[in-house]
Amino acid sequence: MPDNPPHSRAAGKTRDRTVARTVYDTLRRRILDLDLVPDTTLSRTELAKDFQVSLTPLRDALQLLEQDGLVRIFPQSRTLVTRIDRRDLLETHFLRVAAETEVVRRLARRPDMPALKTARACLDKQTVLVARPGRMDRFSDLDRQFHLALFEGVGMGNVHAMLQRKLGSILRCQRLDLPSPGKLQEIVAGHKDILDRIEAADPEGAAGAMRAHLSGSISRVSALRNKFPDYFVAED
Amino acid sequence: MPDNPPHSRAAGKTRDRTVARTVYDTLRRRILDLDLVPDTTLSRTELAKDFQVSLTPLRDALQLLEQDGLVRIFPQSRTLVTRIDRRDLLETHFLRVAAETEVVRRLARRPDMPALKTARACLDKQTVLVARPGRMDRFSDLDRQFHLALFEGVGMGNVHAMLQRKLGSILRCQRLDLPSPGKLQEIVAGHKDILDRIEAADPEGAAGAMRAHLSGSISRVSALRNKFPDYFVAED
DNA sequence: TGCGTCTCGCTAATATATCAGTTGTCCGAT
DNA sequence: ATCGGACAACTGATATATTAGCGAGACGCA
Repeated sequence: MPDNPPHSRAAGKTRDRTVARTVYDTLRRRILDLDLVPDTTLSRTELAKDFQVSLTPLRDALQLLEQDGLVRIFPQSRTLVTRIDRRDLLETHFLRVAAETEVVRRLARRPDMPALKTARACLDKQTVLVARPGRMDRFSDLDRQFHLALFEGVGMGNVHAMLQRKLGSILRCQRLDLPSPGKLQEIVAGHKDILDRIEAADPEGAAGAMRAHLSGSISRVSALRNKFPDYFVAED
Repeated sequence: MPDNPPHSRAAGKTRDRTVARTVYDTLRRRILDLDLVPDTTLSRTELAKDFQVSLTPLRDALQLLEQDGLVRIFPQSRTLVTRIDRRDLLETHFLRVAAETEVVRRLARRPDMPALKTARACLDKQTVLVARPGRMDRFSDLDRQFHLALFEGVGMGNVHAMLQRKLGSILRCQRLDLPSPGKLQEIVAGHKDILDRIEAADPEGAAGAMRAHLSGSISRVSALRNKFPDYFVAED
Protein backbone atom coordinates (compact mmCIF):
# COMPACT_ATOMS: atom_id res chain seq x y z
CA MET A 1 0.00 0.00 0.00
CA PRO A 2 1.59 3.26 -1.09
CA ASP A 3 2.28 6.25 1.08
CA ASN A 4 -0.60 8.56 1.85
CA PRO A 5 -1.47 10.01 -1.55
CA PRO A 6 -2.70 13.54 -1.98
CA HIS A 7 -6.42 13.68 -1.38
CA SER A 8 -6.90 17.20 -2.53
CA ARG A 9 -6.54 18.52 -6.00
CA ALA A 10 -3.48 20.61 -6.62
CA ALA A 11 -4.16 23.99 -8.14
CA GLY A 12 -4.00 23.63 -11.88
CA LYS A 13 -5.65 24.22 -15.16
CA THR A 14 -8.22 21.46 -14.89
CA ARG A 15 -11.59 22.52 -16.14
CA ASP A 16 -13.66 23.34 -13.09
CA ARG A 17 -16.85 22.14 -14.69
CA THR A 18 -17.52 19.32 -17.05
CA VAL A 19 -19.80 19.78 -19.98
CA ALA A 20 -22.07 17.17 -18.46
CA ARG A 21 -22.46 19.16 -15.27
CA THR A 22 -23.33 22.31 -17.18
CA VAL A 23 -25.95 20.51 -19.24
CA TYR A 24 -27.34 18.88 -16.10
CA ASP A 25 -27.66 22.18 -14.27
CA THR A 26 -29.37 23.84 -17.21
CA LEU A 27 -31.84 21.05 -17.82
CA ARG A 28 -32.55 20.72 -14.12
CA ARG A 29 -33.24 24.44 -13.92
CA ARG A 30 -35.58 24.23 -16.88
CA ILE A 31 -37.48 21.29 -15.41
CA LEU A 32 -37.83 22.95 -12.02
CA ASP A 33 -38.99 26.17 -13.69
CA LEU A 34 -41.66 24.06 -15.41
CA ASP A 35 -40.27 25.24 -18.72
CA LEU A 36 -39.86 21.56 -19.57
CA VAL A 37 -43.22 20.24 -18.47
CA PRO A 38 -44.01 16.65 -17.45
CA ASP A 39 -44.22 14.17 -20.31
CA THR A 40 -41.99 16.29 -22.50
CA THR A 41 -39.86 13.98 -24.64
CA LEU A 42 -36.23 14.96 -24.43
CA SER A 43 -34.60 14.25 -27.76
CA ARG A 44 -30.92 13.63 -27.35
CA THR A 45 -30.26 14.55 -30.95
CA GLU A 46 -31.95 17.91 -30.48
CA LEU A 47 -30.43 18.59 -27.09
CA ALA A 48 -26.95 17.71 -28.33
CA LYS A 49 -27.47 20.19 -31.14
CA ASP A 50 -28.92 22.87 -28.84
CA PHE A 51 -26.10 22.55 -26.33
CA GLN A 52 -23.50 21.84 -29.02
CA VAL A 53 -22.17 18.82 -27.19
CA SER A 54 -21.77 15.19 -28.06
CA LEU A 55 -24.03 12.43 -26.85
CA THR A 56 -21.79 11.30 -24.02
CA PRO A 57 -21.93 14.26 -21.65
CA LEU A 58 -25.59 14.66 -22.52
CA ARG A 59 -26.07 11.06 -21.49
CA ASP A 60 -24.22 11.69 -18.24
CA ALA A 61 -26.48 14.68 -17.52
CA LEU A 62 -29.65 12.73 -18.23
CA GLN A 63 -28.54 9.92 -15.94
CA LEU A 64 -28.03 12.37 -13.13
CA LEU A 65 -31.44 13.89 -13.77
CA GLU A 66 -32.93 10.41 -13.65
CA GLN A 67 -31.38 9.89 -10.23
CA ASP A 68 -33.01 13.12 -9.16
CA GLY A 69 -36.35 11.72 -10.27
CA LEU A 70 -36.82 14.49 -12.81
CA VAL A 71 -36.55 12.41 -15.96
CA ARG A 72 -37.19 8.83 -16.78
CA ILE A 73 -35.04 7.06 -19.35
CA PHE A 74 -36.84 4.27 -21.17
CA PRO A 75 -34.02 2.04 -22.43
CA GLN A 76 -33.66 1.96 -26.22
CA SER A 77 -36.77 4.05 -26.49
CA ARG A 78 -37.07 7.58 -25.18
CA THR A 79 -36.51 9.91 -22.29
CA LEU A 80 -39.37 11.81 -20.66
CA VAL A 81 -39.65 14.53 -18.06
CA THR A 82 -41.42 12.85 -15.15
CA ARG A 83 -44.72 13.76 -13.72
CA ILE A 84 -44.75 14.56 -10.03
CA ASP A 85 -45.32 11.35 -8.16
CA ARG A 86 -47.06 11.50 -4.79
CA ARG A 87 -45.07 8.50 -3.55
CA ASP A 88 -41.85 10.26 -4.40
CA LEU A 89 -43.06 13.43 -2.70
CA LEU A 90 -43.85 11.54 0.49
CA GLU A 91 -40.44 9.86 0.50
CA THR A 92 -38.60 13.10 -0.07
CA HIS A 93 -40.69 14.77 2.61
CA PHE A 94 -39.95 11.97 5.03
CA LEU A 95 -36.22 12.25 4.49
CA ARG A 96 -36.34 15.97 4.81
CA VAL A 97 -38.40 15.92 8.02
CA ALA A 98 -36.13 13.26 9.49
CA ALA A 99 -32.96 15.20 8.74
CA GLU A 100 -34.21 18.68 9.64
CA THR A 101 -35.84 17.64 12.90
CA GLU A 102 -32.62 15.83 13.85
CA VAL A 103 -30.66 19.01 13.07
CA VAL A 104 -32.81 21.26 15.22
CA ARG A 105 -32.90 18.75 18.09
CA ARG A 106 -29.12 18.77 18.09
CA LEU A 107 -28.95 22.55 17.85
CA ALA A 108 -31.40 22.97 20.74
CA ARG A 109 -29.21 20.71 22.87
CA ARG A 110 -25.98 22.26 21.73
CA PRO A 111 -26.36 25.63 20.03
CA ASP A 112 -23.84 26.86 17.46
CA MET A 113 -23.89 30.62 17.78
CA PRO A 114 -22.48 31.57 14.36
CA ALA A 115 -24.98 29.28 12.62
CA LEU A 116 -27.91 30.64 14.61
CA LYS A 117 -26.76 34.16 13.91
CA THR A 118 -26.68 33.42 10.20
CA ALA A 119 -30.12 31.85 10.36
CA ARG A 120 -31.53 34.81 12.28
CA ALA A 121 -30.04 37.19 9.67
CA CYS A 122 -31.72 35.23 6.87
CA LEU A 123 -35.00 35.42 8.74
CA ASP A 124 -34.68 39.18 9.12
CA LYS A 125 -34.02 39.65 5.41
CA GLN A 126 -36.93 37.38 4.56
CA THR A 127 -39.18 39.42 6.79
CA VAL A 128 -38.32 42.52 4.78
CA LEU A 129 -38.90 40.71 1.49
CA VAL A 130 -42.40 39.55 2.42
CA ALA A 131 -43.59 43.04 1.60
CA ARG A 132 -41.90 42.93 -1.83
CA PRO A 133 -43.79 40.48 -3.96
CA GLY A 134 -41.38 40.76 -6.88
CA ARG A 135 -38.45 39.22 -5.03
CA MET A 136 -39.40 35.56 -4.95
CA ASP A 137 -36.04 34.35 -6.18
CA ARG A 138 -34.25 36.20 -3.44
CA PHE A 139 -36.73 34.96 -0.86
CA SER A 140 -36.20 31.36 -1.97
CA ASP A 141 -32.45 31.79 -1.85
CA LEU A 142 -32.65 33.10 1.71
CA ASP A 143 -34.91 30.20 2.58
CA ARG A 144 -32.28 27.76 1.34
CA GLN A 145 -29.55 29.64 3.20
CA PHE A 146 -31.59 29.53 6.40
CA HIS A 147 -31.81 25.76 6.28
CA LEU A 148 -28.19 25.40 5.18
CA ALA A 149 -27.09 27.48 8.18
CA LEU A 150 -28.88 25.08 10.52
CA PHE A 151 -27.25 22.05 8.88
CA GLU A 152 -23.85 23.68 9.09
CA GLY A 153 -24.51 24.37 12.75
CA VAL A 154 -24.28 20.62 13.31
CA GLY A 155 -21.48 20.11 10.78
CA MET A 156 -23.77 18.57 8.16
CA GLY A 157 -23.53 21.01 5.29
CA ASN A 158 -22.91 18.20 2.82
CA VAL A 159 -26.05 16.39 3.91
CA HIS A 160 -28.00 19.52 3.14
CA ALA A 161 -26.53 19.60 -0.36
CA MET A 162 -27.45 15.97 -0.87
CA LEU A 163 -31.03 16.59 0.20
CA GLN A 164 -31.31 19.60 -2.09
CA ARG A 165 -30.76 17.35 -5.06
CA LYS A 166 -33.73 15.26 -4.08
CA LEU A 167 -36.11 18.17 -3.73
CA GLY A 168 -36.99 18.43 -7.42
CA SER A 169 -40.61 17.44 -7.17
CA ILE A 170 -41.27 19.46 -4.04
CA LEU A 171 -39.77 22.48 -5.80
CA ARG A 172 -41.96 21.83 -8.81
CA CYS A 173 -45.01 21.76 -6.55
CA GLN A 174 -43.95 25.03 -4.98
CA ARG A 175 -43.58 26.49 -8.44
CA LEU A 176 -47.11 25.43 -9.35
CA ASP A 177 -48.32 26.94 -6.11
CA LEU A 178 -46.96 30.44 -6.63
CA PRO A 179 -47.98 32.93 -5.69
CA SER A 180 -50.04 31.55 -2.83
CA PRO A 181 -51.55 34.21 -0.56
CA GLY A 182 -50.03 34.31 2.88
CA LYS A 183 -47.48 31.70 2.08
CA LEU A 184 -44.45 33.89 2.65
CA GLN A 185 -45.77 35.11 6.00
CA GLU A 186 -46.30 31.50 6.95
CA ILE A 187 -42.72 30.57 6.06
CA VAL A 188 -41.29 33.50 7.97
CA ALA A 189 -43.41 32.68 11.01
CA GLY A 190 -42.23 29.08 10.84
CA HIS A 191 -38.59 30.07 10.71
CA LYS A 192 -39.10 32.37 13.69
CA ASP A 193 -40.80 29.65 15.71
CA ILE A 194 -37.97 27.20 14.97
CA LEU A 195 -35.26 29.65 15.98
CA ASP A 196 -37.09 30.69 19.13
CA ARG A 197 -37.39 27.10 20.30
CA ILE A 198 -33.77 26.31 19.50
CA GLU A 199 -32.72 29.30 21.55
CA ALA A 200 -35.09 28.21 24.31
CA ALA A 201 -33.12 24.91 24.47
CA ASP A 202 -36.30 22.98 23.65
CA PRO A 203 -35.34 20.06 21.35
CA GLU A 204 -38.79 18.58 20.99
CA GLY A 205 -40.38 21.98 20.58
CA ALA A 206 -37.90 22.86 17.86
CA ALA A 207 -38.50 19.52 16.16
CA GLY A 208 -42.25 20.07 16.29
CA ALA A 209 -41.88 23.55 14.86
CA MET A 210 -39.71 22.27 12.03
CA ARG A 211 -42.14 19.45 11.35
CA ALA A 212 -45.01 21.92 11.12
CA HIS A 213 -42.94 24.24 8.94
CA LEU A 214 -42.00 21.53 6.45
CA SER A 215 -45.52 20.17 6.30
CA GLY A 216 -46.38 23.36 4.46
CA SER A 217 -44.50 22.00 1.47
CA ILE A 218 -46.90 19.17 0.93
CA SER A 219 -50.08 20.41 2.50
CA ARG A 220 -51.49 21.58 -0.79
CA VAL A 221 -50.53 18.67 -2.99
CA SER A 222 -54.05 17.32 -3.30
CA ALA A 223 -55.34 20.73 -4.34
CA LEU A 224 -52.53 21.07 -6.86
CA ARG A 225 -53.25 17.66 -8.26
CA ASN A 226 -56.85 18.64 -8.81
CA LYS A 227 -55.83 21.90 -10.41
CA PHE A 228 -52.98 20.56 -12.56
CA PRO A 229 -53.75 16.88 -13.16
CA ASP A 230 -51.36 16.66 -16.09
CA TYR A 231 -48.41 17.47 -13.86
CA PHE A 232 -49.04 14.51 -11.57
CA VAL A 233 -48.92 10.78 -11.88
CA ALA A 234 -52.43 9.41 -11.95
CA GLU A 235 -53.32 7.50 -8.80
CA ASP A 236 -54.35 3.86 -8.94
CA MET B 1 -49.70 17.98 -23.36
CA PRO B 2 -50.43 14.42 -24.40
CA ASP B 3 -52.72 11.99 -22.67
CA ASN B 4 -51.43 10.16 -19.67
CA PRO B 5 -48.61 8.06 -21.08
CA PRO B 6 -47.78 4.63 -19.73
CA HIS B 7 -45.52 4.91 -16.72
CA SER B 8 -44.64 1.29 -16.44
CA ARG B 9 -42.61 -0.77 -18.81
CA ALA B 10 -44.51 -3.31 -20.81
CA ALA B 11 -43.26 -6.86 -20.53
CA GLY B 12 -40.73 -7.45 -23.26
CA LYS B 13 -37.28 -8.55 -24.17
CA THR B 14 -35.45 -5.57 -22.70
CA ARG B 15 -32.28 -6.55 -20.92
CA ASP B 16 -33.11 -6.45 -17.22
CA ARG B 17 -29.64 -5.31 -16.35
CA THR B 18 -27.26 -3.05 -18.10
CA VAL B 19 -23.62 -3.95 -18.36
CA ALA B 20 -22.84 -0.86 -16.34
CA ARG B 21 -25.01 -2.02 -13.47
CA THR B 22 -23.36 -5.42 -13.41
CA VAL B 23 -19.90 -3.91 -13.37
CA TYR B 24 -20.97 -1.47 -10.65
CA ASP B 25 -22.35 -4.22 -8.43
CA THR B 26 -19.24 -6.34 -8.83
CA LEU B 27 -16.81 -3.53 -8.13
CA ARG B 28 -18.89 -2.28 -5.24
CA ARG B 29 -18.90 -5.77 -3.75
CA ARG B 30 -15.12 -6.03 -4.13
CA ILE B 31 -14.55 -2.67 -2.49
CA LEU B 32 -16.87 -3.45 0.41
CA ASP B 33 -15.19 -6.83 0.85
CA LEU B 34 -11.87 -4.93 1.09
CA ASP B 35 -10.63 -6.97 -1.85
CA LEU B 36 -9.96 -3.64 -3.55
CA VAL B 37 -8.26 -1.77 -0.77
CA PRO B 38 -8.06 2.01 -0.34
CA ASP B 39 -5.66 3.77 -2.69
CA THR B 40 -5.89 1.00 -5.25
CA THR B 41 -5.65 2.53 -8.71
CA LEU B 42 -8.46 1.30 -10.90
CA SER B 43 -7.19 1.06 -14.46
CA ARG B 44 -10.02 1.41 -16.93
CA THR B 45 -8.03 -0.37 -19.58
CA GLU B 46 -7.50 -3.36 -17.31
CA LEU B 47 -11.04 -3.39 -15.96
CA ALA B 48 -12.51 -3.14 -19.45
CA LYS B 49 -10.41 -6.15 -20.38
CA ASP B 50 -11.28 -8.07 -17.21
CA PHE B 51 -15.00 -7.45 -17.57
CA GLN B 52 -14.86 -7.62 -21.37
CA VAL B 53 -16.80 -4.41 -21.77
CA SER B 54 -16.12 -1.14 -23.48
CA LEU B 55 -15.10 2.04 -21.72
CA THR B 56 -18.55 3.55 -21.64
CA PRO B 57 -20.42 1.26 -19.27
CA LEU B 58 -17.27 1.01 -17.19
CA ARG B 59 -17.30 4.77 -16.96
CA ASP B 60 -20.95 4.71 -15.93
CA ALA B 61 -20.16 2.20 -13.19
CA LEU B 62 -17.24 4.22 -11.88
CA GLN B 63 -19.34 7.35 -11.77
CA LEU B 64 -21.94 5.57 -9.67
CA LEU B 65 -19.24 4.31 -7.35
CA GLU B 66 -17.92 7.82 -7.03
CA GLN B 67 -21.37 8.97 -5.94
CA ASP B 68 -21.30 6.25 -3.31
CA GLY B 69 -18.05 7.66 -2.03
CA LEU B 70 -16.18 4.46 -2.78
CA VAL B 71 -13.96 5.71 -5.57
CA ARG B 72 -12.58 9.05 -6.50
CA ILE B 73 -12.09 9.99 -10.14
CA PHE B 74 -9.28 12.47 -10.74
CA PRO B 75 -10.16 14.08 -14.07
CA GLN B 76 -7.69 13.29 -16.86
CA SER B 77 -5.55 11.49 -14.38
CA ARG B 78 -6.61 8.36 -12.52
CA THR B 79 -9.29 6.69 -10.44
CA LEU B 80 -8.61 5.50 -6.89
CA VAL B 81 -10.51 3.48 -4.32
CA THR B 82 -11.16 5.95 -1.50
CA ARG B 83 -9.93 5.71 1.99
CA ILE B 84 -12.60 5.80 4.67
CA ASP B 85 -13.19 9.41 5.57
CA ARG B 86 -14.34 10.22 9.09
CA ARG B 87 -16.31 13.23 7.82
CA ASP B 88 -18.17 10.97 5.39
CA LEU B 89 -18.82 8.44 8.14
CA LEU B 90 -20.32 11.09 10.39
CA GLU B 91 -22.56 12.38 7.61
CA THR B 92 -23.78 8.92 6.71
CA HIS B 93 -24.36 8.15 10.36
CA PHE B 94 -26.30 11.37 10.81
CA LEU B 95 -28.58 10.59 7.91
CA ARG B 96 -29.10 7.06 9.09
CA VAL B 97 -29.87 8.09 12.67
CA ALA B 98 -32.25 10.77 11.46
CA ALA B 99 -34.15 8.40 9.20
CA GLU B 100 -34.24 5.38 11.50
CA THR B 101 -35.28 7.33 14.57
CA GLU B 102 -38.04 8.99 12.55
CA VAL B 103 -39.18 5.54 11.39
CA VAL B 104 -39.41 4.07 14.88
CA ARG B 105 -41.11 7.17 16.28
CA ARG B 106 -43.78 6.80 13.63
CA LEU B 107 -44.11 3.06 14.24
CA ALA B 108 -44.46 3.57 17.99
CA ARG B 109 -47.26 6.05 17.36
CA ARG B 110 -48.90 3.96 14.69
CA PRO B 111 -47.77 0.35 14.61
CA ASP B 112 -47.87 -1.70 11.41
CA MET B 113 -48.43 -5.25 12.55
CA PRO B 114 -47.11 -7.13 9.48
CA ALA B 115 -43.89 -5.09 9.52
CA LEU B 116 -43.37 -5.62 13.23
CA LYS B 117 -44.04 -9.30 12.79
CA THR B 118 -41.41 -9.49 10.08
CA ALA B 119 -38.94 -7.59 12.22
CA ARG B 120 -39.59 -9.86 15.18
CA ALA B 121 -39.04 -12.90 12.97
CA CYS B 122 -35.69 -11.51 11.80
CA LEU B 123 -34.71 -10.93 15.41
CA ASP B 124 -35.59 -14.51 16.31
CA LYS B 125 -33.47 -15.87 13.48
CA GLN B 126 -30.60 -13.63 14.40
CA THR B 127 -30.79 -14.83 17.97
CA VAL B 128 -30.28 -18.38 16.75
CA LEU B 129 -27.38 -17.35 14.53
CA VAL B 130 -25.45 -15.65 17.32
CA ALA B 131 -24.39 -19.11 18.43
CA ARG B 132 -23.15 -19.98 14.92
CA PRO B 133 -20.06 -17.90 14.22
CA GLY B 134 -19.75 -19.11 10.64
CA ARG B 135 -22.96 -17.49 9.46
CA MET B 136 -22.00 -13.82 9.30
CA ASP B 137 -23.38 -13.29 5.81
CA ARG B 138 -26.75 -14.62 6.84
CA PHE B 139 -26.70 -12.57 10.02
CA SER B 140 -25.94 -9.40 8.06
CA ASP B 141 -28.72 -10.17 5.61
CA LEU B 142 -31.21 -10.58 8.45
CA ASP B 143 -29.94 -7.33 9.93
CA ARG B 144 -30.69 -5.52 6.70
CA GLN B 145 -34.11 -7.18 6.48
CA PHE B 146 -34.90 -6.12 10.05
CA HIS B 147 -34.28 -2.49 9.22
CA LEU B 148 -36.05 -2.76 5.86
CA ALA B 149 -39.13 -4.17 7.59
CA LEU B 150 -39.26 -1.13 9.85
CA PHE B 151 -38.97 1.26 6.90
CA GLU B 152 -41.67 -0.60 5.04
CA GLY B 153 -43.83 -0.34 8.11
CA VAL B 154 -44.02 3.40 7.45
CA GLY B 155 -44.18 3.03 3.68
CA MET B 156 -40.57 4.12 3.16
CA GLY B 157 -38.96 1.06 1.63
CA ASN B 158 -37.40 3.14 -1.14
CA VAL B 159 -35.77 5.47 1.38
CA HIS B 160 -34.16 2.43 2.96
CA ALA B 161 -32.74 1.40 -0.42
CA MET B 162 -31.39 4.87 -0.97
CA LEU B 163 -29.67 4.87 2.41
CA GLN B 164 -28.15 1.46 1.76
CA ARG B 165 -26.22 2.88 -1.16
CA LYS B 166 -24.61 5.42 1.12
CA LEU B 167 -23.45 2.91 3.68
CA GLY B 168 -20.27 1.89 1.88
CA SER B 169 -17.79 3.26 4.35
CA ILE B 170 -19.72 2.10 7.39
CA LEU B 171 -19.83 -1.37 5.86
CA ARG B 172 -16.11 -1.22 5.21
CA CYS B 173 -15.55 -0.34 8.87
CA GLN B 174 -17.71 -3.24 9.94
CA ARG B 175 -15.66 -5.47 7.70
CA LEU B 176 -12.45 -4.34 9.32
CA ASP B 177 -14.02 -4.92 12.73
CA LEU B 178 -14.95 -8.56 12.24
CA PRO B 179 -15.14 -10.63 14.23
CA SER B 180 -15.60 -8.40 17.25
CA PRO B 181 -16.38 -10.29 20.46
CA GLY B 182 -19.89 -9.73 21.73
CA LYS B 183 -20.85 -7.66 18.75
CA LEU B 184 -23.60 -9.95 17.55
CA GLN B 185 -25.14 -10.19 21.00
CA GLU B 186 -25.08 -6.42 21.17
CA ILE B 187 -26.89 -6.11 17.85
CA VAL B 188 -29.54 -8.63 18.83
CA ALA B 189 -30.10 -6.91 22.18
CA GLY B 190 -30.44 -3.57 20.37
CA HIS B 191 -33.04 -4.94 17.97
CA LYS B 192 -34.99 -6.39 20.87
CA ASP B 193 -34.96 -3.13 22.77
CA ILE B 194 -36.17 -1.22 19.72
CA LEU B 195 -39.05 -3.61 19.08
CA ASP B 196 -40.07 -3.70 22.73
CA ARG B 197 -40.32 0.07 22.88
CA ILE B 198 -42.23 0.29 19.63
CA GLU B 199 -44.71 -2.20 20.96
CA ALA B 200 -44.88 -0.27 24.21
CA ALA B 201 -46.05 2.76 22.18
CA ASP B 202 -43.04 4.73 23.40
CA PRO B 203 -41.83 6.92 20.50
CA GLU B 204 -38.96 8.62 22.32
CA GLY B 205 -37.90 5.39 23.98
CA ALA B 206 -37.82 3.64 20.62
CA ALA B 207 -35.88 6.54 19.09
CA GLY B 208 -33.37 6.41 21.94
CA ALA B 209 -32.97 2.66 21.55
CA MET B 210 -32.40 3.04 17.81
CA ARG B 211 -29.92 5.84 18.40
CA ALA B 212 -27.98 3.67 20.84
CA HIS B 213 -28.14 0.72 18.46
CA LEU B 214 -26.80 2.67 15.48
CA SER B 215 -24.06 4.28 17.52
CA GLY B 216 -22.49 0.84 17.63
CA SER B 217 -21.60 1.27 13.97
CA ILE B 218 -19.21 4.11 14.64
CA SER B 219 -18.19 3.59 18.23
CA ARG B 220 -14.99 1.83 17.26
CA VAL B 221 -13.85 4.04 14.43
CA SER B 222 -11.02 5.61 16.38
CA ALA B 223 -9.72 2.20 17.39
CA LEU B 224 -9.95 1.01 13.79
CA ARG B 225 -8.13 4.05 12.56
CA ASN B 226 -5.29 3.32 14.95
CA LYS B 227 -5.20 -0.30 13.92
CA PHE B 228 -5.56 0.24 10.16
CA PRO B 229 -4.25 3.74 9.44
CA ASP B 230 -3.85 3.03 5.73
CA TYR B 231 -7.57 2.47 5.36
CA PHE B 232 -8.47 5.93 6.65
CA VAL B 233 -7.98 9.44 5.48
CA ALA B 234 -5.33 11.11 7.57
CA GLU B 235 -6.76 13.78 9.86
CA ASP B 236 -5.57 17.36 9.61
C1' DT C 1 -63.77 -3.47 -38.10
C1' DG C 2 -60.55 -5.35 -35.01
C1' DC C 3 -56.53 -7.88 -33.98
C1' DG C 4 -52.07 -9.71 -34.80
C1' DT C 5 -47.73 -9.50 -37.13
C1' DC C 6 -44.14 -7.34 -39.54
C1' DT C 7 -41.26 -3.58 -40.90
C1' DC C 8 -38.99 0.59 -40.46
C1' DG C 9 -37.56 4.61 -38.18
C1' DC C 10 -36.20 6.13 -33.97
C1' DT C 11 -33.97 5.81 -29.56
C1' DA C 12 -30.59 4.49 -25.91
C1' DA C 13 -26.49 1.42 -24.78
C1' DT C 14 -22.22 0.24 -26.08
C1' DA C 15 -17.85 0.34 -28.90
C1' DT C 16 -14.15 2.86 -30.65
C1' DA C 17 -11.51 7.00 -31.72
C1' DT C 18 -9.91 11.53 -30.55
C1' DC C 19 -9.05 15.28 -27.53
C1' DA C 20 -7.61 17.50 -23.16
C1' DG C 21 -5.14 17.30 -19.13
C1' DT C 22 -1.91 14.96 -15.65
C1' DT C 23 2.20 12.94 -14.09
C1' DG C 24 6.56 10.86 -14.07
C1' DT C 25 11.05 10.66 -15.97
C1' DC C 26 14.99 12.47 -18.01
C1' DC C 27 18.17 16.02 -19.07
C1' DG C 28 20.38 20.31 -18.58
C1' DA C 29 21.66 24.27 -15.87
C1' DT C 30 23.18 26.19 -11.64
C1' DA D 1 23.27 17.52 -5.83
C1' DT D 2 19.09 19.90 -6.71
C1' DC D 3 15.71 22.15 -9.26
C1' DG D 4 13.14 23.31 -13.26
C1' DG D 5 11.58 22.48 -17.81
C1' DA D 6 10.41 19.53 -21.62
C1' DC D 7 8.47 15.53 -23.39
C1' DA D 8 6.20 11.22 -23.65
C1' DA D 9 3.06 8.03 -21.81
C1' DC D 10 -0.93 7.58 -19.49
C1' DT D 11 -5.54 8.78 -18.03
C1' DG D 12 -10.38 10.52 -18.19
C1' DA D 13 -13.81 13.45 -21.03
C1' DT D 14 -15.83 13.90 -25.18
C1' DA D 15 -16.90 12.79 -30.14
C1' DT D 16 -18.48 9.62 -33.39
C1' DA D 17 -19.97 5.10 -35.04
C1' DT D 18 -22.31 0.81 -34.38
C1' DT D 19 -25.42 -2.28 -32.10
C1' DA D 20 -29.59 -3.56 -29.64
C1' DG D 21 -34.14 -2.77 -28.60
C1' DC D 22 -38.69 -0.15 -28.77
C1' DG D 23 -42.87 1.31 -30.66
C1' DA D 24 -45.88 3.13 -34.08
C1' DG D 25 -47.90 2.46 -38.31
C1' DA D 26 -49.14 -0.33 -42.12
C1' DC D 27 -50.90 -4.48 -43.90
C1' DG D 28 -53.28 -8.78 -44.05
C1' DC D 29 -56.70 -11.87 -42.44
C1' DA D 30 -60.86 -13.32 -40.19
